[in-house]
Amino acid sequence: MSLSGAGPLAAERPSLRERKKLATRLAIRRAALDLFAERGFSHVTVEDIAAAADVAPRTFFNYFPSKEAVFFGADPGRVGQLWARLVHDQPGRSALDVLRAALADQVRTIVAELAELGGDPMRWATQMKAAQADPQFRAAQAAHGAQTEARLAAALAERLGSDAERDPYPLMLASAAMGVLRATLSFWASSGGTIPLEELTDAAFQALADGFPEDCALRGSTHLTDSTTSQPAGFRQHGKELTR
Amino acid sequence: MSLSGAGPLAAERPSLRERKKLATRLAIRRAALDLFAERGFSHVTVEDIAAAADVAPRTFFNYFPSKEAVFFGADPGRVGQLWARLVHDQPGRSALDVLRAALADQVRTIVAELAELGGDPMRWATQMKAAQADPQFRAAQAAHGAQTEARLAAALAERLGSDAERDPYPLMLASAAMGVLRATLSFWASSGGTIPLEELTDAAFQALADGFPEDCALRGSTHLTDSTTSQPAGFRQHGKELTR
DNA sequence: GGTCGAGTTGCACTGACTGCAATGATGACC
DNA sequence: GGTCATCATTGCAGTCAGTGCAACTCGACC
Repeated sequence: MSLSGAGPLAAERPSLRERKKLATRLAIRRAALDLFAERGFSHVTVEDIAAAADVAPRTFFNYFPSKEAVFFGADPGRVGQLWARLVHDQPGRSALDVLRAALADQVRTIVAELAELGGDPMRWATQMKAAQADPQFRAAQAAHGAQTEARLAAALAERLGSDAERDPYPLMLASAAMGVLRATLSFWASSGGTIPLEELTDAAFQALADGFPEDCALRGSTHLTDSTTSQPAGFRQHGKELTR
Repeated sequence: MSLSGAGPLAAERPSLRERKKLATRLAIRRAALDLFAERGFSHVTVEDIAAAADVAPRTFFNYFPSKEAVFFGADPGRVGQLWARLVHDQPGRSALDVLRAALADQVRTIVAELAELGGDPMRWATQMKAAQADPQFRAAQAAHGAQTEARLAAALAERLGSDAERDPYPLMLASAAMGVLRATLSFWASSGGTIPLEELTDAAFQALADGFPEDCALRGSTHLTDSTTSQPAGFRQHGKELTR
């Protein structure tokens, strides 16, 4: 462990303690996701995760406040980033437009993160498909979504310069958008990841912006589901080239 | 309690066992809601509820699968009813229209039910306001919403004659609608019930149908919040006459 | 090398929830 | 009215999530 001339970059590098913390956090998360993939969310106990990550069960809760959090609460900093973006980005455009763009980016980030964490895309796809069937998991997902929702609403209210107590619009918009987003991910997951996520997300938000006409892009989705790639499509844009 | 000649309607009347079960169920629910109103959702244990309802803790779980269920799972039969309605009502109209009407009715029913269960409207209003602040409660609410969402989606798929595996539209619509509905109730609750629920619901679904334009009825909501009635407005339509 | 403090762990506890087996009330049949 | 099957209630023992507390360990810093 003893290491290395400090050099000019020493200040940049986090202390050993910090690095260890990061490592532990990652180990727990990795172990947890592996186990979830193997057995399904509700058939994994915190004790199992702790054991797999070589920490005490008690330590688990030093890093994540709940079993669900280890799945959803990847990076606490990202929320603030999203918030700032929703408030200040593209001052000219409508709240819905900005929300749409920001959430689409979020989706990309999340998928990319999972991809680099787990290695095998196909595995994630099948795992998520299984996860969607688990009521416990769905509940946790919904709960997490609700939390995000509130934050989005606050950000939108700020952007629009309206009082969240008096103006229901920000909350409505945030809720509807999160609903659509959740549905998108859910559908994508239960398809086993065989649908291009980008297109699906885009079509979904377009439908939202258009008031869900029955002839929207989502409907004639044969072109979405027809593409019979063996490679999970949501991951395509993240692999460096991927053809394979 | 002993009452009344059986008469020709005796066959209609459920057996003693059934009646007792119903009574127990109601007692538990009533006790639970009372306690929730008093102390807040997360400061009430199942044991407390059982004690207040004069049953064994174990019995509680014979009636409700979870602490949350006692709040949300009022009547299991209503779901089927909603389902049928979504599939078959108004064959000409769009899915969104039917969903809108059906959910608006649901809201009315729920509020009416609470009103007749609890007695004092104002109390419910303040309780709900408090409940919205409780993260545990929000989570439970979200989870319950997600379950309903899936059912709505299935019903809509049936109505539209599309396969829920291939067509994301029903799920998207259901999720968005539930999101909007949840936001509506949330906003109404956190206003302490001082806003006309009917109007708010209507404006919300109108916004959904219009793609959330920034100048929709929700925005100029001064007329919604301005009404300074001392009577919680959401309950107005249920009082037998209540002016108007 | 020694001290300080952050991070880890064990322990004991609460609270939700489940399966099982005993008990008690209800309803049906004679 | 008596008997028996049925079904709800209950207690008990156990699992698992999550928390507070008090030792302990080990990296940071002088």
